[in-house]
Amino acid sequence: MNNYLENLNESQREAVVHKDGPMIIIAGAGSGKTRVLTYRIAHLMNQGIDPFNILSLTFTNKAAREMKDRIGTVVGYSEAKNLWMGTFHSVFARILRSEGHHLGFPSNFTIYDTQDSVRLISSIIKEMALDKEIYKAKKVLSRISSFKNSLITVKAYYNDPELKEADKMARQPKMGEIYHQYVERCFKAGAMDFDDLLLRTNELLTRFPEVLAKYQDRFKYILVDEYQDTNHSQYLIVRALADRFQNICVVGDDSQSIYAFRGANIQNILNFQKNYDDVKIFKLEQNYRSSKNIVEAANSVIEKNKTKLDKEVWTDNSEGSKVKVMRTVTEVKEGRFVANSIFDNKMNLQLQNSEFAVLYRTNAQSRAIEDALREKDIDYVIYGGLSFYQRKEIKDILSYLRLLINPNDEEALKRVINYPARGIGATTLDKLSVAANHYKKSIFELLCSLNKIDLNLNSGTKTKLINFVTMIKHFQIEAQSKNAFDVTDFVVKQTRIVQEIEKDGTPEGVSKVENIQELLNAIKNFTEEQKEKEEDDSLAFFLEDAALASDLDKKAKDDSPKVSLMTIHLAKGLEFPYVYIVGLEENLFPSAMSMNTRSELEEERRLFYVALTRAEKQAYLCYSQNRYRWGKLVDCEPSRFLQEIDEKYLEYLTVKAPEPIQNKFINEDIFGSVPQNKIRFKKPIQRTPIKKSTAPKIEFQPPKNLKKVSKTSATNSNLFDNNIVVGNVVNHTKFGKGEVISLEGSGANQKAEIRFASVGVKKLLLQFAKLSIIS
DNA sequence: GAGACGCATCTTTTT
DNA sequence: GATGCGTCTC
Repeated sequence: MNNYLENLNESQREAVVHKDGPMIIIAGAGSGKTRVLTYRIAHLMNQGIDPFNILSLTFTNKAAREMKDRIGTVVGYSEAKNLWMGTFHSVFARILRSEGHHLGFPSNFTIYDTQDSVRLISSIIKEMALDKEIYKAKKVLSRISSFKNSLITVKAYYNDPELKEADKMARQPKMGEIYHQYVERCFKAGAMDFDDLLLRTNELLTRFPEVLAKYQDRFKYILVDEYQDTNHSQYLIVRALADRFQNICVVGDDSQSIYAFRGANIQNILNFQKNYDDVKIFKLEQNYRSSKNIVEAANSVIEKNKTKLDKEVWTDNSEGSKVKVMRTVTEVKEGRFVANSIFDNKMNLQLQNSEFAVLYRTNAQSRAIEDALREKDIDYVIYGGLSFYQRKEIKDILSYLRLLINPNDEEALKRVINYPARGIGATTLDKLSVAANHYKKSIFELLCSLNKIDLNLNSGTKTKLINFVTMIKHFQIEAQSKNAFDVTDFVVKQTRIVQEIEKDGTPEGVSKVENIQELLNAIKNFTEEQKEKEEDDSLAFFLEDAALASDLDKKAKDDSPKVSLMTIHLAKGLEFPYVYIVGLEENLFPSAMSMNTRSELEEERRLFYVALTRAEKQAYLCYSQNRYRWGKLVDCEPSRFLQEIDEKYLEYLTVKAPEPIQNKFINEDIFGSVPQNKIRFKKPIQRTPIKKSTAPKIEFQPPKNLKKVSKTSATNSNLFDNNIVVGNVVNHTKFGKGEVISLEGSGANQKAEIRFASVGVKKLLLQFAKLSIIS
């Protein structure tokens, strides 16, 4: 048990035994990072460090649980139990429960999920009588989220003329006011959104030095996993907590940074060495996971990125077979290829379903795969998508539970005050909202004093409201003597939600009732497990767990092995012997939304790197020539990432794609000297569907068809032939008119700096910018 | 105030 | 192709 150091290679061992001071472990894909982290923590404990003084931040709760278990096998479970381990969100939610009162938050605060936040913002926009077409709730939320992740409070926003100007330019001058309202309403409801859990922690640590000191003293050793995906807010928390002892160990891989869209800042890992004096650097470069072919194929792709730390991933593993590339005509056939291939591999190699994973860029792609797997009777499990706790029937019940824990939770109240229907409609709710704002009370508080305040309600409505309040209060009383499961069971029965759903007798209704049953089972499991571990089994704690549970945390209903289906984002940190990456097409992967800047494209490339490095024995890359998107059939081109992999690691299962052949044809016979890379990704973003009959794809296209092709890309084909010069006035489909102020690069990489009247100066990659030259 | 129906938007990724 | 929102009628 204590010979764990022998299971490590030299660089791993060094990283495990190095004790004090700031250190960074740069861990290539499959290099045994989790093992190092686990042993490092176990080693600290063996050296006499109290687990209570160790804080370990992971990317998912599942990772934390697994690591805790593994540490338990080395140092004993009763010791490992005392480690502070979890995601940033769950660890600091817990700390905020006990310290939140400093900030005016109750310990039973609600955690708003994205849906709650969007609904609240929608109602604020409505109340402020703003145009919801200009102020789209989701966009507003993501802007507010980025403020919070950068620690821009409402006050800071108002003090920053540049931010205000930017929003004015974007025709959203009321952004600050919405932000202000949103923060205030969350506060009044005793609620924090995901970003608040970090922002408020920062506030707590900054405004209350005695609290900071307490946690600095407690967390003598801090470890942060997946450091490349931390945002600024998280960075500041870690920096503050580690300031006293400076025993900070961060682990990550810049090549696997894939969460910029939610504020992750790759600079955190790139700059770590500058943040502390005397940083020890450890590099884990030997890959134990994948075959040589896979490791080297992945390396050949990630090489194309400019922004990265110096490291070289290599492996001693056998060469393995080449990465297989498959082209199909439709997504249905893509799905069938995957299903058949899994089936064949299972039969020929005697494998289990659990040894396969299908990875995709967007959740919407899962359907075609599911259909094909079902056809073949292959068991599968989907992770992500609409998670269990976001389903309407589940959220409705959780809202009752939330409300009895925290009656000020407005979003929960609005959800259930009239569900199941009890005659309290929009008009009444509006009156209540207005009055609540006026009296600076929550709706529930108002309802409790209905007899004292005249709200101009008729007596029937008043009775209904009083009945509702009585019911919730009844639930609260029950909750005092019952455990989480019994309370929920009681609430479900009393509200008659199941009967309500069964009323219309649809098959969807049946599955909803099953989901509710599953929720009850989950709560039962939770209470029993918590009891076993002698941990908090209250309803409040279950709700927190539910709010912060990631989809990977879900438990399989039965333990029969299943093929895993998930987005690449969710697959980070996982590994499978056989991996199918599907939908490798331009505009899908890389996503059409991420093609405007080099950094976006580099993130897509890292995503592809993550996908490829999940595979141990065999990777399959699939793409289709047609695909339904937005319910319409769209023509697709193979992803550039396919061409970025060094050919020698690939094996084509079909005749190679028509596009490169077509390009070659153009090169040699029409444009003579034009280098190939210039015309490779010629087509503009293809949003309009091509009628099936107009563009049959043939391996060799006669010259007359070429005209047709160039017609479809007429808007920017001229730019591609280098017609654009500095000084041109151009028109962009989104930004409008602008003037070209500089050009750089050539061919596929040619970029132009353009000053737009609407949005100012932008740098655009010409091959993707939807531009036309005006003069 | 309830329920039915039609329309628009959506999809890039998630704690 | 689905979901959610708004509008219409009862």
